[in-house]
Amino acid sequence: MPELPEMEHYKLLLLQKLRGKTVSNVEVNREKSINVVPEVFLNNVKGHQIINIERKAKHLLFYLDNGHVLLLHLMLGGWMFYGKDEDKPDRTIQIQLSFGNEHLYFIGLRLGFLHIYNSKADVEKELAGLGPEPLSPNFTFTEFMALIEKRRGRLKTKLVDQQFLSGIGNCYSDEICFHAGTIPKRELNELSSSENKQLFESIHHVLKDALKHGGYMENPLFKGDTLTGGYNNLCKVYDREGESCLRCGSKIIKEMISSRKTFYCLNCQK
DNA sequence: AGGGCAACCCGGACGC
DNA sequence: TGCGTCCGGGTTGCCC
Repeated sequence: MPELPEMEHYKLLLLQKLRGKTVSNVEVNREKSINVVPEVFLNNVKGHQIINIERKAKHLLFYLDNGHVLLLHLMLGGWMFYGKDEDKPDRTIQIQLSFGNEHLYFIGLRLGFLHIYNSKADVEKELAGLGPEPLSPNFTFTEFMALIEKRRGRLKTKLVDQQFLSGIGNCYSDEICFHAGTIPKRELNELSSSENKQLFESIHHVLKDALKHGGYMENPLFKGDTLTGGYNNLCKVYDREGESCLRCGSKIIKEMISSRKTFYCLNCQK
């Protein structure tokens, strides 16, 4: 569920809250969420300072002052809350990192995880298969075309393929296709050069716009956080089956493409 | 190589 | 209120 804009947004807020802070305590309530025995996890995290946080694709990487790196993937339904115990959400907490009297709660980690790696090199090896970052300055139209030319398949399927492009999921793939005016089930290699150009621009536009509005996650990251989730009611097609297209008024269609819910407007998208 | 699909996982929403 | 049922959905791995 959380995709690139959500994770980037989380990263920016968490950097403000956590950079330079020391983890005073660790609680692991769900051992499947970590990749080592709890004792090892605790020994490597407790008492250590968070020196930086980065995002790669839909992952967040928490760099510790002992060289270890925490790798977070929220997968489906995972989210976080940062705050005091009295403001803790009434939800099952899988993992809790404490920073004095404030805590970072990891919630809804069903398939999601917070893994620990011994070094930056180890975690980079783990993430080596990911495709380019769509918002990186290195990701030029030339590189985009090179990607397209060596791949086949449906637009939707490729957009959510993390080895093709990283960070785009089910919601933003639909929003990008709507913005580009292209039907998600079109074959990638049948798009015209102007459609490719538009697609490239739409990827940037939609992701940046979503980030600017705090992504679509509904839960605030901390008490008084009014920024997170601002994009939730700005989605044009995602999860709007049967509702009117905001551009032309036609009904939004839902269709399964590669066993994924896909939403689009037959009138606005060709 | 791409498409299709099952498995993973379990909180919480929903129904009775 | 309380208990049972079922859904969601990114990712991996397997098969065709």
